[in-house]
Amino acid sequence: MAKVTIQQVAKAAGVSPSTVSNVLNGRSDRMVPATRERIDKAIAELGYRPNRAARQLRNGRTQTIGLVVPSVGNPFWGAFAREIEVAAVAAGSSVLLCNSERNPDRERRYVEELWEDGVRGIILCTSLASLDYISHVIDEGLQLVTFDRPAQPGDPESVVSVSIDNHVGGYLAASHLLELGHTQIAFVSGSIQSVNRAARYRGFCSAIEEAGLSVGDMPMWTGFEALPFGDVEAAEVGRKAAHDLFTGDGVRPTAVVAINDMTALGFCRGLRDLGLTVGEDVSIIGFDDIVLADLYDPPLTSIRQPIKRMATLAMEEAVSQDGGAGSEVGRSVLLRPQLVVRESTRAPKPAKKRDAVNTTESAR
Amino acid sequence: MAKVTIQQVAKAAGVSPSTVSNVLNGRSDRMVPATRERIDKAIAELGYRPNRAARQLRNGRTQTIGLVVPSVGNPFWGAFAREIEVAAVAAGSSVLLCNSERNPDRERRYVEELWEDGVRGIILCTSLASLDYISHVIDEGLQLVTFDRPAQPGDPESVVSVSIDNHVGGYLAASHLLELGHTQIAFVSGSIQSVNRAARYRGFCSAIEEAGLSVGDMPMWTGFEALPFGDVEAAEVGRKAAHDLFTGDGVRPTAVVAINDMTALGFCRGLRDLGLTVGEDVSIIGFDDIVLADLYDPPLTSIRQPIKRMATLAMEEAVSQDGGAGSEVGRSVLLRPQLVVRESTRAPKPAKKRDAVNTTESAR
DNA sequence: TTGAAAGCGATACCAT
DNA sequence: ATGGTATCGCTTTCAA
Repeated sequence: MAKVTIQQVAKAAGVSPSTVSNVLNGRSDRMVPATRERIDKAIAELGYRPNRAARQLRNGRTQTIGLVVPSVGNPFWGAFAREIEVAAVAAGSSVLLCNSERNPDRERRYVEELWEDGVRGIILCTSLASLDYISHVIDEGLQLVTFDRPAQPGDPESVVSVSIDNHVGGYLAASHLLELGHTQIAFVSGSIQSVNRAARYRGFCSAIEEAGLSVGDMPMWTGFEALPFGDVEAAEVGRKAAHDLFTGDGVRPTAVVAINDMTALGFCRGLRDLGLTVGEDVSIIGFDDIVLADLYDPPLTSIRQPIKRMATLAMEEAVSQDGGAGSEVGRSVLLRPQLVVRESTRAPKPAKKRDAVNTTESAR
Repeated sequence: MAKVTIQQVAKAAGVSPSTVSNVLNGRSDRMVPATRERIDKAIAELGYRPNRAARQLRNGRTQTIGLVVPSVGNPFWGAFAREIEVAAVAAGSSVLLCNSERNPDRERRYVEELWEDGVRGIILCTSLASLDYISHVIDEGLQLVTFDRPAQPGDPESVVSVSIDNHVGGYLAASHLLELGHTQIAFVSGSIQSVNRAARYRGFCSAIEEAGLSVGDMPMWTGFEALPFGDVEAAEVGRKAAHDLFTGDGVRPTAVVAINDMTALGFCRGLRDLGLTVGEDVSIIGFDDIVLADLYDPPLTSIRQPIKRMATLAMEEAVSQDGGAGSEVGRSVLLRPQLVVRESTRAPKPAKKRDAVNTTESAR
């Protein structure tokens, strides 16, 4: 099974390489059917597959797309990466995997390298508000799709974004807790520098204030503000937050909105260290609805992102040639997140009755 | 920043492209230092980066390596993929991501396509005992590294494998439970068709029999034997196993060894559905020691795989040119797994005292 | 020690 | 409607 070239196919079909190339690239409209058939037959018989490197050298670009995520080690990004790859296969392309660890410098280097290596489109999961640091590459023609970062004013025209409406997500989360009767609700995040996180926080605030409460009264925890941190540490962030909030002097929240499920799970772990019971003593809601949310004990209430849908959309845009111009969805797709209620969120318990309640629980 | 070619570098340095190419490929030994310096300077000043496509077209191969995992959506594979990518960056290569979903046919297609697209080495995480289905590609020169699948008799010479010693792992898991005093230990797996899973099971059996017990007496659950299934469903497998084992007629185990952490977590979830308490009523130990194991409630005892180490080794072999011949480790690297004891495993409780024990628990 | 030139495989322009 | 051919950027004999 030595490699077959277009020349051999041409010879076998009794035509020139140019003609074979034409059918390969879908330019067989005004072609004598017989010729086309001979070529198709030759291709099939010889098991011909065009050489990617040669194509790329000639055309300048590949079918490969780049995927830059904070870290596939984080279950959410892992799940997303998987869906992206599935979508890629369907679209006939391959996926080059890159972990930025949320380091802007690495992000930039990845994007530049991918571009120089001939990648057509890149799906970038970034926390950065401005795309200036890679605008030169975008200007040169890179098809950039940002995920989990809605289009921002000032973004280059050609950039497309796919994301959930994080404001709605934050709002849903807070509202759910409010409806359960909580009035001391903490917002926990490692940092809210990123566009999406800030949006979640704003949505959270909207709900709080709409309920007639003051955000200023809520215990908030956004440690490590200054530190850049990867996504695997998300759980650590949550754990630390739990310790800080429940051993410090401030008001103790009866419920918390965590910036994502890993942080929420870490928070649960922290609560446990302190002898507190999730759901029982403190309600928790996360974001993403990773597989583990449903597996956890108690199962975690979360704001679900429609990952598969988002991956499909992102892929479509990444392989599109027209800078999203022909897309039905427009430059910025904002999908609606969904509240998934499980057992980590309940009505706040009447004070001073923990033991009694606990007994009831055990007997369940 | 238009693209710079080797020609321009040559002109700038006042030499021929051949000479530049020579320094690029480390053949500057017997070169007049001055020439070398001029070239280095030109490269730096022009910001020259060799064109991958051209190189590949000429050489036939890329720096890219292929990574074929069951599914990066599974936290274990996600974590592994991340470490692989980190190692790849260090080695100057890129990673093409492929999800096989444990489908042999997809595996084969991926490997063939990667090879045809010029990939040099592939890190393949397969459950298949025989490599026959891709031996033609290996014969053509593919540098194959199998992960989580030790070398098998009959494997082509050039194949290298990196894996933990699963037999030891299974043995450690069972021994731990035995030492705690358990005598009814179930082995739970979706299928033990794969090489590594079978090894874990055999290790498990060794420990059981060494303890003077009979494996035949142990409740075993290996449902879905016939069904091919991906790795995301692992949790479902565990959950179903819990239901089957604790609602069926057979003996109820007091402890279980799950084939991996996801299955273990699913099992925990299933136990919870039935009103049973992990650690308390049933001890559970998993494999892999994913991040979530420590986060879970109760934290899951597990057999840890030294992922980072393994990724580094796998990468080294994947980019090596000599079919592992020059490697210090040899064809098959078998690392030692490590038992990480947490709270999901305890001594079996004396029968008929669940309520009392529970109360104690709540007060902790 | 360095250079000239052929060629890897596919494409697209320009002919016919 | 099809074919000839230069070209993409790099590497590697072979000569000098």
